[in-house]
Amino acid sequence: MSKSKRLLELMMTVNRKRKFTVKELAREFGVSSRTILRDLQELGEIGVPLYSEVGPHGGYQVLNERVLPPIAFTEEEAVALFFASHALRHYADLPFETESSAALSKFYHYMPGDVRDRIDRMKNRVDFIAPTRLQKSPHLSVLLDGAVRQRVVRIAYESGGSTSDRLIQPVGIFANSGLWYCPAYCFLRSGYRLFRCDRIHAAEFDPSAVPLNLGDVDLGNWEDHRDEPLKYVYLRAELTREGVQRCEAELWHSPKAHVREDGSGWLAGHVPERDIGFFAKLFVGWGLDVTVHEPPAVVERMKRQLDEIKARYPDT
Amino acid sequence: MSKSKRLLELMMTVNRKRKFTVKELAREFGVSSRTILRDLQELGEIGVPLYSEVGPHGGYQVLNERVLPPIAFTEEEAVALFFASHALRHYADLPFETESSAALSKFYHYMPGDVRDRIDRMKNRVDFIAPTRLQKSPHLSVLLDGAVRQRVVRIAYESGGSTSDRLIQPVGIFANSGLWYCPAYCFLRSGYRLFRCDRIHAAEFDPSAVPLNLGDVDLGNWEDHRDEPLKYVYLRAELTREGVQRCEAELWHSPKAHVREDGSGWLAGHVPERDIGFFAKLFVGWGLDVTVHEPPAVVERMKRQLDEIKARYPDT
DNA sequence: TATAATAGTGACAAAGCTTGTCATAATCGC
DNA sequence: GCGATTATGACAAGCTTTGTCACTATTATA
Repeated sequence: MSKSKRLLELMMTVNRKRKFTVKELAREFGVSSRTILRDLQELGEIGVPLYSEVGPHGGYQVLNERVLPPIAFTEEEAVALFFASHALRHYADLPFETESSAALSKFYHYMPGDVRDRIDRMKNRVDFIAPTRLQKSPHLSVLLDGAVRQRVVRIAYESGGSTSDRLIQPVGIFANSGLWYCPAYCFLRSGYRLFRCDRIHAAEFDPSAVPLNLGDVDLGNWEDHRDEPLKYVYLRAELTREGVQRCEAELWHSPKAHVREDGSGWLAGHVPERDIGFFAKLFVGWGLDVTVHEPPAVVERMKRQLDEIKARYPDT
Repeated sequence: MSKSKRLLELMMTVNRKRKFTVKELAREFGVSSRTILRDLQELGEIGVPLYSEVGPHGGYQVLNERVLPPIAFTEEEAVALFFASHALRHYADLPFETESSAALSKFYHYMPGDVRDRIDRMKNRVDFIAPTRLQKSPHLSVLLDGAVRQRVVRIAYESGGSTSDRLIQPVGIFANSGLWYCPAYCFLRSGYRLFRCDRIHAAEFDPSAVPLNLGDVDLGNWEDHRDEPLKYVYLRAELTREGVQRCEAELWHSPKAHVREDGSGWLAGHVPERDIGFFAKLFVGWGLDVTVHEPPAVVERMKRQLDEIKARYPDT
């Protein structure tokens, strides 16, 4: 094997193993230790952040700042990737320690000139917008870390005007229209709850608490684990075309809209009784784009709410 | 310079120039043409898609499927980039021809084992959600291309139930909560308008139309170019804490909310008179989280709308 | 049609680089 | 102290790389 190729493979190998000894690599590549030593020095000169320690249990390490091997991207892929990470700049907080802008500028900088030109021309013409929020969510990394390592986190959570201490075991975190949410098992309520991260004012691991075994609960299925002995009511509503689209945008789970040929549609399905307040408020906002048929409780609430709003604006 | 380093630099150089001759590179690197030929052959074996043509004006080319040079990403950066492109999967349509999943799997595949493990563990625990829409927006590439190259596009646009033919010159495209929008100069209305891409049922370049010179209008500033001789009215409203947050999410431009210490706030600013319908509908949806003081026209509309909704649900 | 520009191949020797071996040092944990 | 480990230097054998030259082939263009 030529030296050039050996260096490339060496690069990948040291990135794969994080820790290794010279002898080990020498055996693996079928060359002498001296050669590997020389190669490693060269890799270091090229930019791979190697670190070594002598003595037993010593050896080489690749530092946290690691170099990924050359990845072949087509131009299209590179552009797509660029704009994907470009979209991240709308987020005030991210669960990653790094600033994504670093990766972005690297990506941009190393691209051949004409791809860069293409990106420049597109930069102000494509965007993925997320509402920029003022709310800060500074505890994302703790929550994510807690979810990944299944730890119990003690949070100070603000709800209904007051702040309470809770122990939670996070399932994960997700961003939706600019806000971060954290579904978690709440030890206070003995059940899964959805927390808004901007209302979490403190978060830290609680080393004394014993985590539950919830390894297979994740963002994709946590809602199935809400073991709620809930009462459900049947919801039925007629939707205009606009109404159908609002369904898609604003109702993430719960009943999906049925669509007719002409774009209009209807909602039908069971919803938790405790959510009727939510639905009433929501449907009032949709105005004439929805007509609620069932349940009467939602209709009642809507009427009451309409009256309350009307009371705000007395006739002159 | 050692051969290994020369090969690396050669890789970057041929990616930068798209077209080049052997002689050219030989001069640049200070080696003989024969050496460059040998090097290029080796690059080809490694995987760089080179293509050559003999004769005058011939030379080497790197094919469209291009290999980007080795980029040094830190682990954190790689992870952030992964999740950024992971988020793209929520979009039914993208303006790029490529499937972003290709780039994603490459990225994933080439990462060292432990980073891959880390990603695996995080995969179901972090997400950037955008509402998945049923609406298809199949003409994104044409619109984007039209924006980049400043061409006039003929579209069939559906609005208010009917479909009309229009000539537009796109400014760009952007995605917001799952829907694609296209601000453009509309030749029919002689002014800038915002189009929803899922309502554009056909789009193609109009070669006969003469584009305007709008090169410096882009997504960042097109709203300033709406040269509307509009009447403005003064809007003033009180917001609860919830109301402030809805402002941030739903009012992208127009007056920004002012926030008090306790989280509540108020809206104050001039808004186009023709938007009072929009605001009335919006504020009705916000219910008790907003109290509109001015203008009377908005309040009037809200009242009327409340009555209309109430009429839907007659007292039994 | 001739010419110049271009890629591509083979051969060869000189120069240069790479490699293994050996010797030696230094550090560290046990 | 011993063994494992990195680290460095020297050196010669062997291998690789490089430049040169000679040649072929293709193609646009003058």
